[in-house]
Amino acid sequence: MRFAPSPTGYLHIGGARTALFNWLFARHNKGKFILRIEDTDRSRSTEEFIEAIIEGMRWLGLDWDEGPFRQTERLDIYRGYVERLISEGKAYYCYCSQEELERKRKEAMAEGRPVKYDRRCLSLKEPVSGVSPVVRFKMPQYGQTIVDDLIRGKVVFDNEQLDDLIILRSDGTPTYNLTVVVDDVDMGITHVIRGDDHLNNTPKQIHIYRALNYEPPVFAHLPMILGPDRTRLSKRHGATSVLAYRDMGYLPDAVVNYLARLGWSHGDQEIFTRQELIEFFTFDNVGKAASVFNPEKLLWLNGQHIMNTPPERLAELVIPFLVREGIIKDEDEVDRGWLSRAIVTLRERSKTLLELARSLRYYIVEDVEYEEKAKGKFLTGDRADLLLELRHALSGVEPFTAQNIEAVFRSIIEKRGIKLGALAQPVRVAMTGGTASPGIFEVLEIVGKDKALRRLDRAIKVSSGQ
RNA sequence: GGUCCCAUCGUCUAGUGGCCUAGGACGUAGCCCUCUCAAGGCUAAGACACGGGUUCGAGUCCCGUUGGGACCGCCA
Repeated sequence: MRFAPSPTGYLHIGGARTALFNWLFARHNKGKFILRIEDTDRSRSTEEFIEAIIEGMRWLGLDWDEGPFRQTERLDIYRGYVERLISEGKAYYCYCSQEELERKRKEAMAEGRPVKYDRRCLSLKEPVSGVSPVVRFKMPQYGQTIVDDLIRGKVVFDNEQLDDLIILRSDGTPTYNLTVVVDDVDMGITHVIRGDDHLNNTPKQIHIYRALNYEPPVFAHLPMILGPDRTRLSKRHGATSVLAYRDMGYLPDAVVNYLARLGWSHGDQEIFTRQELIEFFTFDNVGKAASVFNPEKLLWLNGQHIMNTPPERLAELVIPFLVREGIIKDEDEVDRGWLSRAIVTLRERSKTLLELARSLRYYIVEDVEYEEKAKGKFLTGDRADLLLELRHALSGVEPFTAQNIEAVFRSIIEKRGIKLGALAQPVRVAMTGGTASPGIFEVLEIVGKDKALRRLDRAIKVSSGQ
């Protein structure tokens, strides 16, 4: 198996899904997974995109066994094959100009005829001087070609439709349809798994395999992933690169899980570990219809994976976000054990690592910022006395644990005959600045006694209007 | 326009001729739990594109229609 992206863009959701299915199939069958960069389009391929694709693969955890190979390092190999095809009469030089070809193409489309090269250069005996030719592959013109696809079954094409495609450009570089065949042969690829936008190319490639005296591999064409408007997924539909999801605080396991479920299923199961995906993945359960990318479901799944991730691990993962958000200055500023305990309270309330980091702010910084609405509602003059009583009671609590803190709260509300909410909400504002947080007793414990008392003092001042 | 592919709730999907009064999940709404927010639990609304066949029986097989998509490059 191989994943063979062209570095003319970042690793986007669609490419990642193709890579994932190749990887899952390879791992499930204990086969080899090869990464190959198809960079023969020199005008559009860049080093930056190559790096980004590799980084994206690494982040997703799609490790490869061989490569990354680059086609631009193999140009001599392709040229050898082209020469062989020409000498065997299976390919020929073509001197037609691009302008003329373009004109004929438009004409054919306008008149509703199939677009096809007219083979005018096929019978040429002498080279045309002053023109550097391309090389065309001679396609059979009668009979049928059957693509036996793992997902679609047998797909039949009439050879009459097949166009003599260009395999070598006038600048001497090979084109995709040749390189893909040569490399897949050369690298011993047994299964070609790719997007179904390649299905129409497949019969042509099959003939190139045959011309080279090789047996074509097994094909599996995956359905496309569409945006919410049911057109092909693009930048307009959100993140362009999978790395954007990393930066938004998504877990690679969640993205992998989501992508796997786009077009594949295992009964009613929604949440999978990587191991489960490898174990369960087969093409029997891959669907044929295109699917729409649903960011809400990905977000939910990310939340589920966060809940299933050990707090110690989350602590490591969230630290870069804490730094990025300016909550801490460097990664050693915060105690990992304490951070893990803080994360336990926030784990089921965070759908992304970014959200988790932002919620951790009020545990870490010295002073919280009050939300205007929350302050107006809960830090009012009539609460000052209540908060003061709590402050004094709390100062004697030792150890400062949620359990002991709760006992203090219970005794105060019982004495005063008030509901817990009447006390908890103002304290919540004092501790977090807002009205939504984990349970107030745990919040106090995590904040710690000294800081909690300081925050209460400040809240009391604000309440009493000082 | 030509060729090819596809078609179950808004979305992802289960379904491989009788287990389907079409199941699950996201999202939406309501209720429960509750110190707030989540998480969790329960409930609700919500789909077999249409028309013909085949069959005792069709979401499932066949044909057509409609709709969507891909490709038709000296891009991959």
